Amino acid sequence: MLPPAIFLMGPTASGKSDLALALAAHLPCEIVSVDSAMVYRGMDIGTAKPEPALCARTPHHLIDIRDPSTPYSAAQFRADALRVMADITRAGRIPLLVGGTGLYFRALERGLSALPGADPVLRARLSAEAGQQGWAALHARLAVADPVAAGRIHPNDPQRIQRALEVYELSGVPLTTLQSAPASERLPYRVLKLVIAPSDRTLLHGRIARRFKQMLEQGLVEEVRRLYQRGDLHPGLASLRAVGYRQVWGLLAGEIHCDEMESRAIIATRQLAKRQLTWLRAEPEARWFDSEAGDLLANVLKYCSTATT
RNA sequence: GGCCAGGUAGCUCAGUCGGUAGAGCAGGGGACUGAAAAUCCCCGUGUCGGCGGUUCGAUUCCGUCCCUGGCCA
Repeated sequence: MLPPAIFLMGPTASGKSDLALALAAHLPCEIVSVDSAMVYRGMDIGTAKPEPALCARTPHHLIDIRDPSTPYSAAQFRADALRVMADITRAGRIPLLVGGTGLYFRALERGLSALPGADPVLRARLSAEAGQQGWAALHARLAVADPVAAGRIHPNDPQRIQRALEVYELSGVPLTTLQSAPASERLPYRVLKLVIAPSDRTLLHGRIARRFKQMLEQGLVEEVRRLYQRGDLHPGLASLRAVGYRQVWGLLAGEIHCDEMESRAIIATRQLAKRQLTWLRAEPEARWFDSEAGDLLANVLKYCSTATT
């Protein structure tokens, strides 16, 4: 029988972290972060990382494992998560995967195809070519190398055009071919999937606005300024494209004013939450809980105990 | 109180030489395989400020009233 694991999924500002800590106080769990921004060191306030004191009490994994200059990936996450989950299971505890990065959850659960990794030099070359010829030309090139991928990828989607060409150039095989082979092993765990979200989107919007103002009070601008002043970081990095960081960076670079930074960051966070909800709705076999309900913890605990035994 | 400029989508505005209107942003839905807090795709009916008048037909022209901003008293 496969060992258990719990997925706690939800949009940003839905209260996942608090609920995870509460669950960990009642169940023999260790928390594994499923969050593409919390992996970066020095990005604490804007990613709403749990307080260090809380992390000390309840082990948290896959937080602060990268410098913001270094990219992370879904494949790296899957490898890291599997390793950490195995350790937790071996210690007789249950991995509690908590986060809002839909791709990471999916990659973890369903596996990924065997594809070549990212190649920064090749990506730079493709970007330069796109600058010269336009992405339409690269999309046309993809249509020759991998017509199926070109049909699936919109001509306006530079990131995916680049990736498909990258895979083809590195492997000599079309992305479509590699993806049609069986993916890596499915997750060797019995997964209990919990989704928490407010029943009313406007409640979430209110929480998002309030939370961003709190982040500013807690010193978000100073936090980003420390990154800005390092001198080796730039806004094209995955880390600094994160919601909030991107907008504060624009403020520090003198591109926008404070009011505009604030409103744009809040808007970007709402849009992130919307995309996260799209992932969550597509998630099969997930049990949904209203994040606004007063007896949320009790409901979730009850569900966990009946489902685990 | 007088003069001027405005009042069109949730917001900012364009436009209709009279045939009931469309952009950006916001918002909603969706996609998603090593950047994913990323990158994209789709979705635009709204008493065109109110009421009258002219007209086959008015958001558009005319009158009047209301509201907002500016200047003058």
